[in-house]
Formats: sequence, structure tokens, C-alpha cells
Amino acid sequence: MKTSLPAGHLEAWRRFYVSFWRIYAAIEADLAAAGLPSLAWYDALYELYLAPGRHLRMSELARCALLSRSGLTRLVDKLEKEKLIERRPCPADGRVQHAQLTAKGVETLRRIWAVYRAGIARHFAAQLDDADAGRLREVFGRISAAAEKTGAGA
Amino acid sequence: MKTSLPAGHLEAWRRFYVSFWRIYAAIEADLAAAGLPSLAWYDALYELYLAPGRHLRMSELARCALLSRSGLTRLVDKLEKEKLIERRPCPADGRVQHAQLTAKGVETLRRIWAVYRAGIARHFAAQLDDADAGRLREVFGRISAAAEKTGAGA
DNA sequence: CCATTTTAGTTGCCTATGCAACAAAAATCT
DNA sequence: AGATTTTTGTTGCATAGGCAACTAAAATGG
Repeated sequence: MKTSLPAGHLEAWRRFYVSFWRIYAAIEADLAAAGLPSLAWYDALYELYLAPGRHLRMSELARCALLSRSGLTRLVDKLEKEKLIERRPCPADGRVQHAQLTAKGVETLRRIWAVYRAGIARHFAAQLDDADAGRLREVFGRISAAAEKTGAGA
Repeated sequence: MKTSLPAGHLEAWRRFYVSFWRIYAAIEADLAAAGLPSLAWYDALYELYLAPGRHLRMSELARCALLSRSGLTRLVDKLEKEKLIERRPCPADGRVQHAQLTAKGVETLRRIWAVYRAGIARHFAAQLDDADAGRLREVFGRISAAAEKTGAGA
């Protein structure tokens, strides 16, 4: 395990950290200005959208959406109240609840995505050429894979 | 203003986003495990540490520490209760309060930094060679400068 | 110089989210 | 099978942080 931290790497971290928060705040502001739900809702809806049958168990969804299980329970409560998803008990396992994306959920996902996409383009992608993007994919692919092994986050 | 979003750029965003949250969660977990305050406290103390005279006005600190003014007021309340900083009214402007870092604040900053530094090294820098770090500095320097202009975040 | 507007910081109220404790169901062990 | 342990989701309580309304002080303008 490498523990040294050269100055150049540290500076890379500072800029990465600041950039993230700025972009994140800008995109959240875009969504709020458009009267749309936050990225947390998007992340959850999107993971369901990707899942086979458009449903996942609560704990799977928590893991994908980078939330604690209790945090996910609360988020699902709100999504369900808005009829963007439905809770469905699992016939095979009485402990398990499935979150099932609804048609309205898909519709909302699309509306969020229109704004989110524009935000990514404007606040992030606009500063990158193709080579930059390729290198970021490569580097962050490595980092997120390593973080997953470490058990960090999701 | 570029509004297109090629698939490669989008994938770069996804990995960037996921990596950030995973590293962030891992470092916060390291700090909590060591019984230390969160990164938000570190960020505020560090900005004061960098400032000439180790003090800043509240609104400056809010901007640097990526917080709203009200959020900063609350954070400063806690830091002051722990005697890591002091509030000092500005003699030249009765509206202004300065947050002044104390010796205990510097000491705490150092203790947080020991763990934070190790976290950056382990969860982020360990995956990067020098060329990667250089490219990330360059790219995120560009991005955070652009985000600053857009008024995004701080 | 007083009235208005602007600025700086604080406070009330709200939402988001985590941890620890819990309940229910399943898995495991004997 | 019955008892214990593990897993899954939910809930109580706590903290963090934002927005809008507020107060005090300074700047502006008549």
C-alpha cells in the first residue's frame, strides 16, 4: 500500500475536490431552478431504469445509489409518495421489498436527465477534449474499481 | 457554449462522480474511525490557516469553504464552542465578524491532516502515476476555473 | 444630515441522511 | 423440529446544511 503523497498528487486532489463540489452545486442549482428533483432522486431512478425488469431490492438500490439503507428507505418513501416507484414485497423472500420503477418514474427520469445532461455538458464536458475524456475514463475507472475493493462507499 | 455530450465524455462523468463519492465516503469513514471531525471542519480550518493572520471574515470563509453563509454561521458556532477558532468583531466595520484560528485549531488541523493525507494517498493518489497527476491538475484546474466564472459554487 | 438601499451575519424552519436499535423473516446448527 | 444467528428493511434520534426572513451597520443619494 502506497502511503506517500507527492505534492503534485496532493494538488491534483485539491483541484479534483473543489471541481467536484462546484460542478455538483451548479447542477443541483440547475435542477432546482427547473423545479426538478435532486440528483439523489435521479441516481435512484436511473439505477432502477438500468436494472432488469426495472426493479431492485432495497439494499441493492442503496448500494448502487450510494446511500445507507436507512437513507434509502426514506428516499423510497418520497419516491413512492410521488408514484415514481412502487414497493413490492418479494414472493420468494418475505424480508425483501422490491422498488419497481413506474411509467411516471421513467417520465420524471427523462425530464431530470434533460437538465442533468445539459449541466454535465456545460459544467464538465465543455472543458474536455476527447483525449481528456479518455484519460479521465481510464483513471477514474481504476480509482472507482480500487475504492470498491477497499469497501469504500458502495 | 458547448452543449453536446459525447458518450465518452458522459462515461467520464459517471466514473468521476462515482469515484468522488466513494473516496469521500472512505475518507470520512477514516476520520470518524479516528474520532476526528469531518472534512467540512478541516476545510474551514485550513482556509483560515492559509489566510494572512489566520483569520477571515465570515462571508469570505463561507466562499472558500464551499458553504452558504448560514451554514457557515452554524459551523463557526461549533468550531468556536470547541475553541478551535474565535469570533472577533472587525474594528473597521461593525457588521463584520472575523473568524480567527486558535493554537488549538492549528493543533486539530494537524491531527485531521494526518488522517486526511493518508486517506488521499490510499484512496486516490495510490492509483495515479506522476503523469496522471499532472493531467488531473491540468484538467481540474481548467474546470474549477471555468466553474468559478460561471458563478457555480464558491 | 436624514431616508433609502445594500451588505454581513444570524436565526427559524425545512429537508437530507446517517447510526443504532428494532422487528420480521430466513438461514444455520444441533 | 427448535434455538440461535444472520439478513432485510424500518424507525427514533441526531447532525448537517440550505433558503428566506430578520437585525444591525454601512453606503448612497437627495
